[in-house]
Amino acid sequence: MDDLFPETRERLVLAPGAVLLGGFAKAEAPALLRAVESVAEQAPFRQYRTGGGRLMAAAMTSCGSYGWISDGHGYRYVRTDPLTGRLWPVMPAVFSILAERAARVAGYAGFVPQCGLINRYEAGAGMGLHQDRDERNMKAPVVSVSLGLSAIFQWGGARRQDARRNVPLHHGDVVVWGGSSRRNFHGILPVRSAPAVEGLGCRYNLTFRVVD
DNA sequence: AAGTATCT
DNA sequence: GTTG
Repeated sequence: MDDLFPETRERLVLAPGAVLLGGFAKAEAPALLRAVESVAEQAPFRQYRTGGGRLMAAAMTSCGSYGWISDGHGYRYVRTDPLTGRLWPVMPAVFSILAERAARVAGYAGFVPQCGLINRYEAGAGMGLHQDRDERNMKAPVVSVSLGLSAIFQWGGARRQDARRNVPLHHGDVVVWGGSSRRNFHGILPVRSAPAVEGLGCRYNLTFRVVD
């Protein structure tokens, strides 16, 4: 429960292989948001169900050569959007360039994301503690970009019962995790409603992954 | 009690 | 093995 203050957030190592880059994407934020809109026009936000059949609180869409979905076959990556029947929108260059830069700064050179998953959290929405393990490729890191409303990121360990650290994520923050922390548990506490940030009344989280 | 699937 |  150690909250971190802005002045300590420049570059914070969360675990071996995991780092928070405070404000890393702030300059590109307006362009990233325009790209989010463009993706959403081609592949609308929708809510999937959890393994237990409950509606997930966050609305999602994807871009790139793979998109993440949840359906009767489980959580998986597919090449076409089940909602439109078309390929996922091309990943905007501003996404892939930022993701590559962030990964490189975090120690993962040569990161070429195959999936850009966009999660939209309205006030009250969160995501329970989980591992990212639907990717066949576990060598590449996960790159996560926060935009809009702030949220508390729960950063855990390799086991569900491991201690968690509450890390506030703000507009423009980037978290990269890979190596021995690639499968660490993590989640997002319900987003608290707050005044819009740079005109945004919700939180977007962009996560970039190599799938295979 | 609940819509998964699965890995070295 | 997990979630509410």
